[in-house]
Amino acid sequence: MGKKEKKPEFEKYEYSAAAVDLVIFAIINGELNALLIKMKYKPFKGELALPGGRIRVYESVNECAKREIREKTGINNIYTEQLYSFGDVKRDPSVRIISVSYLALIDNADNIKLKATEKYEKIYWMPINKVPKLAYDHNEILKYALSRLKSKLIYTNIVCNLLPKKFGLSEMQKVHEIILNKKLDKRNFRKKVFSLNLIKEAGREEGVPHRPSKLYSFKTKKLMIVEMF
Amino acid sequence: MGKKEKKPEFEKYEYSAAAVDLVIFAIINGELNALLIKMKYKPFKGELALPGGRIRVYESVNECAKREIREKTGINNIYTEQLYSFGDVKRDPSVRIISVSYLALIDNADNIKLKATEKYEKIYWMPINKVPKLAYDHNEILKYALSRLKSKLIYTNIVCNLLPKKFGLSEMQKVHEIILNKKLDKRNFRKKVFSLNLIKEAGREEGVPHRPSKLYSFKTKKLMIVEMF
DNA sequence: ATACTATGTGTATAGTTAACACTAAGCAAG
DNA sequence: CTTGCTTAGTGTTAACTATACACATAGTAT
Repeated sequence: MGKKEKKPEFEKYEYSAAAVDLVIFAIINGELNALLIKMKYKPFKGELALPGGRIRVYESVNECAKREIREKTGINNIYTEQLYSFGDVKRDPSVRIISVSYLALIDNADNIKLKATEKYEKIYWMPINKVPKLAYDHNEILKYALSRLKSKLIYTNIVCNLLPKKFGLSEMQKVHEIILNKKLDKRNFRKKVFSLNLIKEAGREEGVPHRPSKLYSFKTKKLMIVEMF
Repeated sequence: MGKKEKKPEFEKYEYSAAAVDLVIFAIINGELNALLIKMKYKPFKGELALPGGRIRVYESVNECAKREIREKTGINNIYTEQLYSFGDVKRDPSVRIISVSYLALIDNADNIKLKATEKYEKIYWMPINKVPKLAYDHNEILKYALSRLKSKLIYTNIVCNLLPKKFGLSEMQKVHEIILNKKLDKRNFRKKVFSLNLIKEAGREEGVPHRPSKLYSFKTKKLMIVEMF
């Protein structure tokens, strides 16, 4: 990390004036949550913000996003998608930084140990409709991420990245309802999902005090353009 | 611009290690054209590339895109939209540069005087299906811009930025056909356009050797989400 | 007056979306 | 073992949207 592995002719770019900021979403207790950190130092000490960090000279922007996710969550291979680059001059009051924002999705937040890195005081999940004013322009980034997630939910199979390997159809429908923030018709939902031919049967639910649901899994998690709704 | 208005404590970021690259489209002679420059110096001397340039510390990323457009075309207020940030470590072989790419649309390419800045040998329009191998990762950026344009043509009123103030419906349909690269049905096209209620009548065509078309203009050029096709 | 060229217009069919209510399976409690 | 509780699972109809398709019209040029 940022030691001094090598400093070629562009030494002054050791840390380029660019960073990534991450909007990491997960469904927890029937709510959409975002991962937030509490800042320890300097201009926004004590305030909440999105996790993120400077881009290093020897890593691509995408690699940086993945490294940051790995450092905070220990996870290596989750869905990651670049969103937008925020570049106002004074978005960071101390230094001119351009931030490339990323959306990431986690399907099993319960099994993840969050690690506050040295720079942060704390790191935790927060339901998105309880998120307060954040540092920098991070509320704007979060809003952008949410709108991207909503639209991709409608025209792609991205929901597969928010569901466990095996899931019931009601569970899947609930994820849609949580994110789109509206009720969907059960029969129409099922008809649509089946017609898309994206999932296959994967056993039955067990140990629930009611009729157990059939379980399904996605044939592939590759992102595909499909009209969901 | 770019003189030396002020250099605060972050002087070493005078030029941050980020740049913008522009994909500027216009319809010319019934074809979709992109604006390209011929490089004069250094690593890609003589090759074609997208116009662009470094982001300065005292301008936002969006402002930089607009400044670059103004410098090349003299135009101030055209449709501009950020696309994606390209951040591979070696995308520029000489220095680590992160490029924020932009899409821009021009509706009257004929009235524009292109200005090669000092850094470029030449600047000119080229039909997009005649574009050769470009410098850097610029073919990838161009491809990305084209796919963005295509999808926005389908679900927004973005076409208004490629048409003159007054236009006939056949003219509008032709723009769609050029970009989507397929024939559309004339009657269905007109029905759809009228049902969206985006345009108003604006006189009649004159001096053509056939039945003159009614002219229309957009009620607003503000980007709107509308299912076009 | 005739030929030429691009404009402008309506209908019928297929496909898609949206609305809607009851039965089934398993567990728990009496 | 019967009853109650909870969530799963299932079809049909009506409204709307998308598609396919052909001929008359208005102006210019010869």
